[in-house]
Amino acid sequence: MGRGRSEIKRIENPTQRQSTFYKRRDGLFKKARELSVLCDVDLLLLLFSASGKLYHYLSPTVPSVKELVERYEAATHTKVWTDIQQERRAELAQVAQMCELLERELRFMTVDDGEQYTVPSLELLEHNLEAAMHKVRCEKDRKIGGEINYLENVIRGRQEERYGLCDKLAHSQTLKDVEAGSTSHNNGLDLKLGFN
Amino acid sequence: MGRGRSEIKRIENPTQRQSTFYKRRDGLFKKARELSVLCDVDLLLLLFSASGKLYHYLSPTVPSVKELVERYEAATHTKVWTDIQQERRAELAQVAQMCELLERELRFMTVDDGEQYTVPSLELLEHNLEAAMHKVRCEKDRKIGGEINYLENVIRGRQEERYGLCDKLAHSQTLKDVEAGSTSHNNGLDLKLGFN
DNA sequence: AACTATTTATAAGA
DNA sequence: TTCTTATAAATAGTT
Repeated sequence: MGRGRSEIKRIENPTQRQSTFYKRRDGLFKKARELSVLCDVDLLLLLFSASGKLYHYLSPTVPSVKELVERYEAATHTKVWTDIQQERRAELAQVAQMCELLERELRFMTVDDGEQYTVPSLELLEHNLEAAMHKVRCEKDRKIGGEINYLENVIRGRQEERYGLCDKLAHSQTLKDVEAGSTSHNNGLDLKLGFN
Repeated sequence: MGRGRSEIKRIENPTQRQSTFYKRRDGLFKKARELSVLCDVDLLLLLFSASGKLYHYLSPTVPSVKELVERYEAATHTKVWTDIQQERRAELAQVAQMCELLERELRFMTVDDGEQYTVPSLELLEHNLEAAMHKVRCEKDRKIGGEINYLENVIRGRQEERYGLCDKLAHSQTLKDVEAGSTSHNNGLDLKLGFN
Protein backbone atom coordinates (compact mmCIF):
# COMPACT_ATOMS: atom_id res chain seq x y z
CA MET A 1 0.00 0.00 0.00
CA GLY A 2 1.14 3.49 -0.44
CA ARG A 3 3.29 4.92 -3.12
CA GLY A 4 5.85 2.43 -4.16
CA ARG A 5 7.71 0.00 -1.89
CA SER A 6 6.84 -3.64 -1.59
CA GLU A 7 10.07 -5.21 -0.35
CA ILE A 8 9.84 -6.45 3.23
CA LYS A 9 13.21 -5.85 4.77
CA ARG A 10 14.40 -3.85 7.72
CA ILE A 11 14.05 -0.10 7.08
CA GLU A 12 17.47 1.40 7.66
CA ASN A 13 16.47 5.07 7.88
CA PRO A 14 15.49 5.52 11.57
CA THR A 15 13.03 8.32 10.95
CA GLN A 16 11.27 6.40 8.28
CA ARG A 17 11.37 3.26 10.36
CA GLN A 18 9.76 4.99 13.30
CA SER A 19 7.06 6.49 11.13
CA THR A 20 6.31 3.18 9.52
CA PHE A 21 6.30 1.56 12.94
CA TYR A 22 3.58 3.85 14.24
CA LYS A 23 1.41 3.38 11.21
CA ARG A 24 1.78 -0.35 10.94
CA ARG A 25 1.55 -0.91 14.67
CA ASP A 26 -1.78 0.88 14.73
CA GLY A 27 -2.88 -1.06 11.68
CA LEU A 28 -1.87 -4.36 13.22
CA PHE A 29 -3.70 -3.71 16.47
CA LYS A 30 -6.76 -2.61 14.57
CA LYS A 31 -6.70 -5.79 12.51
CA ALA A 32 -6.23 -7.87 15.63
CA ARG A 33 -9.19 -6.25 17.33
CA GLU A 34 -11.35 -6.63 14.26
CA LEU A 35 -10.51 -10.28 13.83
CA SER A 36 -11.23 -11.09 17.46
CA VAL A 37 -14.62 -9.39 17.23
CA LEU A 38 -15.71 -10.48 13.77
CA CYS A 39 -14.75 -14.13 14.11
CA ASP A 40 -15.05 -14.82 17.81
CA VAL A 41 -11.36 -15.42 18.27
CA ASP A 42 -9.23 -15.31 21.41
CA LEU A 43 -5.96 -13.63 20.75
CA LEU A 44 -2.96 -12.07 22.36
CA LEU A 45 -0.66 -9.64 20.65
CA LEU A 46 2.50 -8.80 22.57
CA LEU A 47 4.86 -6.37 20.96
CA PHE A 48 8.14 -4.74 21.95
CA SER A 49 9.36 -1.89 19.77
CA ALA A 50 13.04 -1.69 18.94
CA SER A 51 13.38 0.80 21.77
CA GLY A 52 11.91 -1.71 24.21
CA LYS A 53 8.49 -0.17 24.63
CA LEU A 54 5.67 -2.60 25.22
CA TYR A 55 2.36 -2.63 23.39
CA HIS A 56 -0.18 -5.37 23.76
CA TYR A 57 -3.69 -6.39 22.97
CA LEU A 58 -5.71 -9.15 24.55
CA SER A 59 -9.11 -9.95 23.11
CA PRO A 60 -11.89 -9.11 25.57
CA THR A 61 -13.06 -12.71 25.79
CA VAL A 62 -9.79 -13.70 27.46
CA PRO A 63 -9.34 -12.91 31.15
CA SER A 64 -5.55 -12.69 31.26
CA VAL A 65 -2.28 -13.13 29.45
CA LYS A 66 -1.42 -15.97 31.78
CA GLU A 67 -4.64 -17.75 30.87
CA LEU A 68 -3.86 -17.61 27.17
CA VAL A 69 -0.27 -18.65 27.64
CA GLU A 70 -1.50 -21.62 29.63
CA ARG A 71 -3.79 -22.57 26.78
CA TYR A 72 -0.88 -22.19 24.41
CA GLU A 73 1.24 -24.40 26.62
CA ALA A 74 -1.50 -27.00 26.85
CA ALA A 75 -2.06 -26.94 23.10
CA THR A 76 1.57 -27.22 22.07
CA HIS A 77 3.05 -29.09 25.02
CA THR A 78 5.86 -26.64 24.67
CA LYS A 79 7.17 -26.24 28.14
CA VAL A 80 6.40 -22.80 29.51
CA TRP A 81 5.11 -23.38 32.98
CA THR A 82 5.94 -27.02 32.93
CA ASP A 83 9.65 -26.58 33.30
CA ILE A 84 9.12 -24.49 36.38
CA GLN A 85 6.81 -27.12 37.74
CA GLN A 86 9.45 -29.71 36.95
CA GLU A 87 11.96 -27.77 38.97
CA ARG A 88 9.63 -27.67 41.93
CA ARG A 89 9.05 -31.35 41.57
CA ALA A 90 12.77 -32.02 41.45
CA GLU A 91 13.14 -29.98 44.58
CA LEU A 92 10.54 -32.06 46.33
CA ALA A 93 12.24 -35.22 45.16
CA GLN A 94 15.48 -34.02 46.71
CA VAL A 95 13.70 -33.33 49.95
CA ALA A 96 12.26 -36.81 49.75
CA GLN A 97 15.78 -38.18 49.36
CA MET A 98 16.92 -36.23 52.35
CA CYS A 99 14.03 -37.54 54.37
CA GLU A 100 14.93 -41.06 53.45
CA LEU A 101 18.48 -40.58 54.56
CA LEU A 102 17.41 -39.09 57.85
CA GLU A 103 14.98 -41.90 58.25
CA ARG A 104 17.76 -44.41 57.76
CA GLU A 105 19.76 -42.71 60.51
CA LEU A 106 16.79 -42.89 62.81
CA ARG A 107 16.22 -46.55 61.98
CA PHE A 108 19.78 -47.34 62.96
CA MET A 109 18.98 -45.84 66.30
CA THR A 110 16.11 -48.19 67.01
CA VAL A 111 17.62 -51.40 65.67
CA ASP A 112 18.33 -52.73 69.15
CA ASP A 113 15.18 -51.32 70.65
CA GLY A 114 14.93 -52.46 74.29
CA GLU A 115 18.58 -53.54 74.45
CA GLN A 116 21.39 -51.82 76.32
CA TYR A 117 23.32 -49.26 74.27
CA THR A 118 27.06 -49.14 74.56
CA VAL A 119 28.82 -45.81 74.61
CA PRO A 120 30.74 -46.52 71.38
CA SER A 121 27.58 -47.40 69.50
CA LEU A 122 26.00 -44.22 70.79
CA GLU A 123 28.94 -42.22 69.64
CA LEU A 124 28.72 -43.77 66.21
CA LEU A 125 25.02 -43.01 66.12
CA GLU A 126 25.67 -39.48 67.19
CA HIS A 127 28.30 -39.11 64.54
CA ASN A 128 25.97 -40.36 61.85
CA LEU A 129 23.21 -38.02 62.88
CA GLU A 130 25.56 -35.09 63.06
CA ALA A 131 26.83 -35.93 59.60
CA ALA A 132 23.28 -36.04 58.30
CA MET A 133 22.54 -32.74 59.94
CA HIS A 134 25.64 -31.25 58.41
CA LYS A 135 24.52 -32.36 54.97
CA VAL A 136 21.12 -30.90 55.59
CA ARG A 137 22.58 -27.56 56.59
CA CYS A 138 25.07 -27.33 53.76
CA GLU A 139 22.52 -28.27 51.21
CA LYS A 140 20.00 -25.78 52.47
CA ASP A 141 22.67 -23.10 52.24
CA ARG A 142 23.44 -24.16 48.75
CA LYS A 143 19.84 -24.35 47.67
CA ILE A 144 18.64 -21.05 49.05
CA GLY A 145 21.71 -19.38 47.61
CA GLY A 146 20.97 -20.98 44.27
CA GLU A 147 17.35 -19.92 44.44
CA ILE A 148 18.30 -16.29 44.88
CA ASN A 149 20.80 -16.47 42.08
CA TYR A 150 18.22 -18.09 39.88
CA LEU A 151 15.71 -15.33 40.43
CA GLU A 152 18.27 -12.64 39.89
CA ASN A 153 19.47 -14.22 36.70
CA VAL A 154 16.04 -14.75 35.27
CA ILE A 155 15.05 -11.18 35.85
CA ARG A 156 18.26 -9.29 35.32
CA GLY A 157 20.00 -11.35 32.67
CA ARG A 158 17.18 -11.58 30.21
CA GLN A 159 16.39 -7.93 30.35
CA GLU A 160 19.81 -6.39 30.21
CA GLU A 161 20.81 -8.06 27.02
CA ARG A 162 17.98 -6.50 25.05
CA TYR A 163 17.14 -3.05 26.22
CA GLY A 164 18.64 0.30 25.54
CA LEU A 165 19.75 2.66 28.27
CA CYS A 166 16.41 4.33 28.54
CA ASP A 167 14.69 1.08 29.21
CA LYS A 168 17.31 0.00 31.70
CA LEU A 169 16.56 3.04 33.78
CA ALA A 170 12.88 2.23 33.75
CA HIS A 171 13.49 -1.36 34.81
CA SER A 172 16.07 -0.79 37.49
CA GLN A 173 13.38 -0.18 40.08
CA THR A 174 11.81 -3.52 39.27
CA LEU A 175 15.12 -5.26 39.74
CA LYS A 176 15.70 -3.58 43.05
CA ASP A 177 12.26 -4.56 44.23
CA VAL A 178 12.83 -8.16 43.39
CA GLU A 179 16.25 -8.29 44.97
CA ALA A 180 14.99 -6.62 48.11
CA GLY A 181 12.15 -9.15 48.24
CA SER A 182 14.54 -12.07 47.79
CA THR A 183 16.90 -11.20 50.55
CA SER A 184 14.22 -10.26 53.02
CA HIS A 185 12.78 -13.73 52.66
CA ASN A 186 16.02 -15.16 53.95
CA ASN A 187 15.53 -13.55 57.34
CA GLY A 188 15.48 -15.82 60.34
CA LEU A 189 16.78 -18.82 58.46
CA ASP A 190 20.20 -19.92 59.52
CA LEU A 191 19.56 -23.53 58.70
CA LYS A 192 19.59 -24.31 55.02
CA LEU A 193 18.55 -27.41 53.22
CA GLY A 194 19.61 -29.42 50.22
CA PHE A 195 21.26 -32.58 49.09
CA ASN A 196 23.79 -34.09 46.89
CA MET B 1 -11.88 -3.57 2.08
CA GLY B 2 -13.79 -5.57 -0.37
CA ARG B 3 -17.28 -5.03 -1.59
CA GLY B 4 -19.30 -3.33 1.07
CA ARG B 5 -19.17 -4.01 4.80
CA SER B 6 -17.47 -1.82 7.32
CA GLU B 7 -19.21 -2.62 10.60
CA ILE B 8 -17.07 -4.51 13.03
CA LYS B 9 -19.34 -6.90 14.86
CA ARG B 10 -19.48 -10.66 15.23
CA ILE B 11 -20.41 -12.29 11.91
CA GLU B 12 -23.43 -14.47 12.62
CA ASN B 13 -23.37 -16.59 9.47
CA PRO B 14 -20.95 -19.42 10.32
CA THR B 15 -19.83 -20.03 6.75
CA GLN B 16 -19.11 -16.42 6.19
CA ARG B 17 -17.45 -16.13 9.57
CA GLN B 18 -15.16 -19.03 8.80
CA SER B 19 -14.26 -17.62 5.41
CA THR B 20 -13.54 -14.22 6.86
CA PHE B 21 -11.51 -15.85 9.60
CA TYR B 22 -9.18 -17.53 7.11
CA LYS B 23 -8.64 -14.40 5.13
CA ARG B 24 -8.17 -12.05 8.02
CA ARG B 25 -6.07 -14.51 9.99
CA ASP B 26 -3.67 -14.78 7.06
CA GLY B 27 -3.70 -11.03 6.67
CA LEU B 28 -2.98 -10.48 10.34
CA PHE B 29 -0.07 -12.89 10.40
CA LYS B 30 1.33 -11.34 7.28
CA LYS B 31 1.11 -7.88 8.81
CA ALA B 32 2.71 -9.11 12.01
CA ARG B 33 5.60 -10.65 10.12
CA GLU B 34 6.07 -7.54 8.04
CA LEU B 35 6.06 -5.25 11.05
CA SER B 36 8.58 -7.35 12.91
CA VAL B 37 10.92 -7.34 9.92
CA LEU B 38 10.48 -3.78 8.72
CA CYS B 39 10.74 -2.12 12.10
CA ASP B 40 12.90 -4.44 14.12
CA VAL B 41 10.16 -5.36 16.51
CA ASP B 42 9.81 -8.37 18.82
CA LEU B 43 6.33 -9.69 18.78
CA LEU B 44 4.18 -12.60 19.73
CA LEU B 45 0.80 -13.33 18.19
CA LEU B 46 -1.16 -16.09 19.91
CA LEU B 47 -4.54 -16.90 18.47
CA PHE B 48 -7.25 -19.44 19.21
CA SER B 49 -10.03 -19.76 16.68
CA ALA B 50 -13.59 -20.17 17.90
CA SER B 51 -13.15 -23.90 17.39
CA GLY B 52 -10.13 -23.90 19.69
CA LYS B 53 -7.44 -24.29 17.06
CA LEU B 54 -4.15 -22.59 17.84
CA TYR B 55 -2.21 -20.36 15.47
CA HIS B 56 0.79 -18.37 16.53
CA TYR B 57 3.65 -16.28 15.30
CA LEU B 58 6.81 -15.33 17.15
CA SER B 59 9.17 -12.88 15.52
CA PRO B 60 12.47 -14.54 14.61
CA THR B 61 14.46 -12.26 16.89
CA VAL B 62 12.76 -13.77 19.94
CA PRO B 63 13.98 -17.15 21.14
CA SER B 64 10.80 -18.33 22.86
CA VAL B 65 7.30 -17.52 23.98
CA LYS B 66 8.49 -17.82 27.55
CA GLU B 67 11.14 -15.19 26.96
CA LEU B 68 8.64 -12.70 25.65
CA VAL B 69 6.11 -13.41 28.36
CA GLU B 70 8.83 -12.80 30.93
CA ARG B 71 9.58 -9.47 29.35
CA TYR B 72 5.90 -8.68 29.41
CA GLU B 73 5.75 -9.62 33.07
CA ALA B 74 8.78 -7.48 33.87
CA ALA B 75 7.37 -4.53 31.94
CA THR B 76 3.89 -4.61 33.45
CA HIS B 77 4.57 -5.96 36.94
CA THR B 78 1.63 -8.21 36.37
CA LYS B 79 2.35 -11.29 38.33
CA VAL B 80 2.81 -14.21 36.00
CA TRP B 81 5.86 -16.02 37.21
CA THR B 82 6.21 -14.12 40.44
CA ASP B 83 3.46 -15.92 42.23
CA ILE B 84 5.05 -19.24 41.39
CA GLN B 85 8.37 -17.98 42.67
CA GLN B 86 6.66 -16.88 45.87
CA GLU B 87 5.33 -20.35 46.32
CA ARG B 88 8.78 -21.83 45.92
CA ARG B 89 10.02 -19.46 48.53
CA ALA B 90 7.26 -20.44 50.91
CA GLU B 91 8.10 -24.06 50.30
CA LEU B 92 11.74 -23.49 51.17
CA ALA B 93 10.76 -21.61 54.30
CA GLN B 94 8.70 -24.57 55.39
CA VAL B 95 11.59 -26.89 54.72
CA ALA B 96 13.76 -24.60 56.82
CA GLN B 97 11.25 -24.88 59.65
CA MET B 98 11.31 -28.61 59.39
CA CYS B 99 15.07 -28.61 59.53
CA GLU B 100 15.04 -26.54 62.64
CA LEU B 101 12.73 -28.95 64.33
CA LEU B 102 14.88 -31.90 63.35
CA GLU B 103 17.92 -30.05 64.54
CA ARG B 104 16.32 -29.49 67.90
CA GLU B 105 15.72 -33.21 68.19
CA LEU B 106 19.31 -33.95 67.34
CA ARG B 107 20.58 -31.38 69.82
CA PHE B 108 18.67 -33.09 72.56
CA MET B 109 20.53 -36.23 71.66
CA THR B 110 23.96 -34.74 72.12
CA VAL B 111 23.32 -32.71 75.25
CA ASP B 112 25.15 -35.21 77.46
CA ASP B 113 27.88 -35.86 74.98
CA GLY B 114 30.42 -38.28 76.51
CA GLU B 115 28.11 -39.30 79.36
CA GLN B 116 26.38 -42.61 79.83
CA TYR B 117 22.92 -42.82 78.26
CA THR B 118 20.19 -44.54 80.20
CA VAL B 119 17.68 -46.68 78.38
CA PRO B 120 14.73 -44.47 79.35
CA SER B 121 16.43 -41.37 78.00
CA LEU B 122 17.17 -43.22 74.78
CA GLU B 123 13.58 -44.25 74.50
CA LEU B 124 12.47 -40.70 74.99
CA LEU B 125 14.95 -39.57 72.36
CA GLU B 126 13.78 -42.22 70.00
CA HIS B 127 10.21 -41.19 70.56
CA ASN B 128 11.00 -37.58 69.82
CA LEU B 129 12.85 -38.41 66.65
CA GLU B 130 10.09 -40.70 65.47
CA ALA B 131 7.57 -37.96 66.13
CA ALA B 132 9.64 -35.57 64.06
CA MET B 133 9.86 -38.12 61.28
CA HIS B 134 6.12 -38.59 61.40
CA LYS B 135 5.61 -34.86 61.01
CA VAL B 136 7.96 -34.79 58.08
CA ARG B 137 6.11 -37.60 56.37
CA CYS B 138 2.65 -36.25 56.99
CA GLU B 139 3.59 -32.83 55.82
CA LYS B 140 5.17 -34.08 52.66
CA ASP B 141 1.98 -35.99 51.92
CA ARG B 142 0.02 -32.85 52.49
CA LYS B 143 2.26 -30.69 50.39
CA ILE B 144 2.48 -32.89 47.34
CA GLY B 145 -1.27 -33.33 47.50
CA GLY B 146 -1.63 -29.56 47.67
CA GLU B 147 0.71 -29.13 44.75
CA ILE B 148 -1.42 -31.31 42.54
CA ASN B 149 -4.60 -29.59 43.62
CA TYR B 150 -3.05 -26.23 42.95
CA LEU B 151 -2.08 -27.14 39.43
CA GLU B 152 -5.47 -28.59 38.71
CA ASN B 153 -7.23 -25.54 40.05
CA VAL B 154 -5.10 -23.07 38.19
CA ILE B 155 -5.71 -24.78 34.91
CA ARG B 156 -9.25 -26.01 35.27
CA GLY B 157 -10.80 -23.23 37.31
CA ARG B 158 -9.72 -20.32 35.18
CA GLN B 159 -10.85 -21.89 31.97
CA GLU B 160 -14.23 -23.25 32.96
CA GLU B 161 -15.61 -20.01 34.26
CA ARG B 162 -15.20 -18.14 30.99
CA TYR B 163 -15.96 -20.24 28.01
CA GLY B 164 -19.24 -21.10 26.38
CA LEU B 165 -20.35 -24.64 25.73
CA CYS B 166 -18.72 -24.80 22.35
CA ASP B 167 -15.44 -23.69 23.77
CA LYS B 168 -15.73 -26.09 26.68
CA LEU B 169 -16.05 -28.98 24.28
CA ALA B 170 -12.97 -27.87 22.44
CA HIS B 171 -11.01 -27.50 25.66
CA SER B 172 -12.01 -30.70 27.38
CA GLN B 173 -9.16 -32.60 25.76
CA THR B 174 -6.68 -30.05 26.97
CA LEU B 175 -7.95 -30.34 30.51
CA LYS B 176 -7.72 -34.07 30.41
CA ASP B 177 -4.16 -33.90 29.17
CA VAL B 178 -3.14 -31.61 31.97
CA GLU B 179 -4.78 -33.71 34.64
CA ALA B 180 -3.17 -36.84 33.34
CA GLY B 181 0.18 -35.08 33.39
CA SER B 182 -0.21 -33.92 36.99
CA THR B 183 -1.11 -37.26 38.49
CA SER B 184 1.48 -39.21 36.61
CA HIS B 185 4.14 -36.99 38.12
CA ASN B 186 3.32 -38.38 41.55
CA ASN B 187 4.89 -41.70 40.65
CA GLY B 188 7.68 -43.01 42.78
CA LEU B 189 7.24 -40.66 45.69
CA ASP B 190 5.81 -42.30 48.76
CA LEU B 191 7.53 -39.98 51.15
CA LYS B 192 5.92 -36.61 51.24
CA LEU B 193 7.07 -33.41 52.83
CA GLY B 194 5.54 -30.41 54.50
CA PHE B 195 4.92 -28.72 57.79
CA ASN B 196 2.44 -27.14 60.07
C1' DA C 1 0.12 14.86 12.30
C1' DA C 2 -2.23 15.26 7.69
C1' DC C 3 -2.69 14.46 3.00
C1' DT C 4 -3.19 11.46 -1.21
C1' DA C 5 -1.50 8.40 -4.73
C1' DT C 6 -1.06 3.77 -4.70
C1' DT C 7 -0.75 -0.68 -3.09
C1' DT C 8 -3.00 -4.24 -0.29
C1' DA C 9 -6.50 -6.66 1.86
C1' DT C 10 -10.66 -8.67 1.56
C1' DA C 11 -16.16 -9.29 0.87
C1' DA C 12 -18.79 -11.35 -2.24
C1' DG C 13 -19.41 -14.37 -5.76
C1' DA C 14 -17.96 -18.55 -8.44
C1' DT D 1 -11.28 -24.39 0.90
C1' DT D 2 -9.49 -21.69 -3.24
C1' DC D 3 -9.81 -18.17 -7.08
C1' DT D 4 -11.37 -13.97 -8.96
C1' DT D 5 -12.69 -9.36 -8.91
C1' DA D 6 -14.70 -5.08 -7.36
C1' DT D 7 -14.00 -2.25 -3.78
C1' DA D 8 -12.64 -0.69 0.88
C1' DA D 9 -8.53 0.02 3.73
C1' DA D 10 -3.90 0.69 4.76
C1' DT D 11 0.02 3.10 4.14
C1' DA D 12 4.65 5.16 1.64
C1' DG D 13 6.09 9.25 0.38
C1' DT D 14 5.38 13.88 0.97
C1' DT D 15 4.05 18.33 3.17
